[in-house]
Amino acid sequence: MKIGELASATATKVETVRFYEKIGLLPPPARTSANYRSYGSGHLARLSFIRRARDLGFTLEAVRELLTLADDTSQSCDAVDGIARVHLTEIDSKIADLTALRTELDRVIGSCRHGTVADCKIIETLGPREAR
Amino acid sequence: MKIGELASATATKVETVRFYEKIGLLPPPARTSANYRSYGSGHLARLSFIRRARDLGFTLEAVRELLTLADDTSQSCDAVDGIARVHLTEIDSKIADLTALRTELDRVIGSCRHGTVADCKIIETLGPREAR
DNA sequence: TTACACCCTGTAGCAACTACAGGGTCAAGC
DNA sequence: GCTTGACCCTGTAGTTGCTACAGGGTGTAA
Repeated sequence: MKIGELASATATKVETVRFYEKIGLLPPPARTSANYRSYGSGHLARLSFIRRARDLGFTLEAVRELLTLADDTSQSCDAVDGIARVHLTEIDSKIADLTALRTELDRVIGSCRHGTVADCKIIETLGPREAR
Repeated sequence: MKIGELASATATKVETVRFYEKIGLLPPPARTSANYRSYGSGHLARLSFIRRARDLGFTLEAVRELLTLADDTSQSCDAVDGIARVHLTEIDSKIADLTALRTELDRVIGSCRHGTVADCKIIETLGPREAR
């Protein structure tokens, strides 16, 4: 299978596939006589794994670790579980941060009286603390 | 006031202050005879504004727009309000995305039976769709 | 044969900083 | 008066995770 086929089978851009190869996430495939990359089902499985992990928000470094762990099937699953749990707490704190930020932004917007910028409460809120 | 003082007064790194100057967000200050940057209260106010807007998650491009709007005090406040509202909806969709992702990751983690990687449901979940 | 879709390599760009490298300046202490 | 150390300067390269060229080669169908 050519790179374009692999890419569309995994909803990935061709450039991204080559990028994953360059950084060592995807092993270099065989080449045709025309120097085209030629992928097998192993590549498809591995790229699917990468994409799915990325969709779940894992960083490329985490994906790299997960792949290493996945390759050693006799190992305990706990390391995998650990990476996922760390990631979960990161997501939780991002959600908390965004939620707090949303509340404050909402408050700022709520102060808008639609006058001129001179009286704009939004601009004022953004100004230095001592000006309030 | 020297760059280090301005930086610590606004909880910004010195490099970031110079970066804001380079991209035109912060006007170039006067220089001392030793070529040190010398800031006034106007710079402090402007940098405070930038930091606060950044803390609220506005992009530098949005900050640039807000600053332009803030400089023309006779203008209507509605443009400012508009930028803030667009940003709010972006935050809302980020929160929604992260929440959905959290749910799924939690489900994936919940499937862990702490056996070997060979039986790891997390790894399995990350694999290609047809393997499930 | 010529048009077109696809493939190749290599490099530069995006956000928003951050981190050097390799210098200069200034105040305090000996 | 000299050294030490904290600060300042410029300029460039690195970070993450791609994306977008530029400038070529290949394969196939009309």
